[in-house]
Amino acid sequence: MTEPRPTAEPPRPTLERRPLREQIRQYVTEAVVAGRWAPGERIVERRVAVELGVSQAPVREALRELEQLGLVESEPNKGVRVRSFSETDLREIYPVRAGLEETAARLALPRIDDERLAALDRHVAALHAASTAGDAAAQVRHGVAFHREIVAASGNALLGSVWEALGIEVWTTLSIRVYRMDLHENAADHEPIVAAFRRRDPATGALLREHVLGYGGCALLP
Amino acid sequence: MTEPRPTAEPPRPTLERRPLREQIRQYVTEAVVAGRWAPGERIVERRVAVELGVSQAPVREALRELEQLGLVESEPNKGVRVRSFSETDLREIYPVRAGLEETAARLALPRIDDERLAALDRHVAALHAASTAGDAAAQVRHGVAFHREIVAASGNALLGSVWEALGIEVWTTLSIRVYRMDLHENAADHEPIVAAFRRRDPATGALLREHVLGYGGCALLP
DNA sequence: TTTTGCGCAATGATCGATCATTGCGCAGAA
DNA sequence: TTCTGCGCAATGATCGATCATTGCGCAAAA
Repeated sequence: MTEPRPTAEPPRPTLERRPLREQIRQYVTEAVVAGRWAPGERIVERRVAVELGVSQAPVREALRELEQLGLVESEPNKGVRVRSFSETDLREIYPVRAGLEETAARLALPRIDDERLAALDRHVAALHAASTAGDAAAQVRHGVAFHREIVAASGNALLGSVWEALGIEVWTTLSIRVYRMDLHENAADHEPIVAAFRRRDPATGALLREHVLGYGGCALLP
Repeated sequence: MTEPRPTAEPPRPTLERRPLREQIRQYVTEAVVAGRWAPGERIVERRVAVELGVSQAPVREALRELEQLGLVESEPNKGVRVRSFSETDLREIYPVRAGLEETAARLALPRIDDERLAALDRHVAALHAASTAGDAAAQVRHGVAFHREIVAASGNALLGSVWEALGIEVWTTLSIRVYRMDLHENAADHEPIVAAFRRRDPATGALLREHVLGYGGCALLP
């Protein structure tokens, strides 16, 4: 929500100046999402600390952030464990996303400009390309970018941070792996939304809501 | 979102077993909301730690939680400071709330039961009483409880946690203090919503959305 | 056999100390 | 005078150690 344009990173020489905590968070996330750490499994702070050659403190902070994300759960004095994701858990996210994005669309509708619309077009094109290439990860990435663009277009920073806090990418990836959820990111579904924005259709919000709800509705295979 | 009924706390002997971090968070929150710590003011971890006779670690954790809440902001290696709340910041919350609660109403509509409806009635009554008594704090509290009840009725735990993460009570209190925002919690505004739920009106969601947006629209006094 | 405590090991919570970065003032160069 | 860079003080980030709680096994009592 901070960068004015989602064009490209400023090409600074990447001096690896991220806080430890962030790297640890990424490490744990990867382990959980990839399924290397099973649901229900204890995550012992010190063990992870030793594994990574750091101390307990940053691991703790990383785990707390992941708890906010819902990827792990913890009880006081009893530690953190990998959440076991029920199908219900994975489904619950879609109505919330849908509501947030409907709000985003409503706010964006009167203020979206050509530049932003062009960005949406680019995301759709990238999605199409990834789909043709059969690159599932890229499809997820560009699909999320499309929706993120709309949220950014709302101009409401709080909405942006709440939406980001949902951790869409993580959950989508997880859904695909755990429940073999269908890959629902296809370019064609997104085009009507851009068109609706272009013509300033008051129903754009509802359209986007249904679009997102569709992700949750038909995508789980038993 | 956890307790099955919002009736009363189980009367255990309160052995003060809350984590330090939580108490610290409450302390800092109170200081910021009451305005004892001015916007933009640095919050030095060690200073707070000394003030409270604890060490730096739990203060740090508490501050991170407050950062999530948006009450303070931080930059890496530069520490935490009290956020300066612009009127825009305070307004941004309402569309987000409105969208979330509209979603909650939609989800709750087919599954809300008499018990829950009765609870809503009780909240409205309590709001009325507080209003009559001129107890502003109680009005805020019961008003929030009303909306929380609806969110809980949605049965979507994620929605509940996202809504809670907005920290409505804190922001409402802050708005009133900083911008002398009107106290908008009056019982009459809430009754039509309960009635809409009772008759299972499909427009309940939209009604609730407009109700919440009304909070943000007319409430700021220059 | 079942129940009730005790005691230990594991580990989360907290602490005090150290490392590393940032901001700033001042001396010297331009 | 204005600009540069050094050095120090403040403080966030991280560490290693200690305190306190939890879970569990085992032995003694019922």
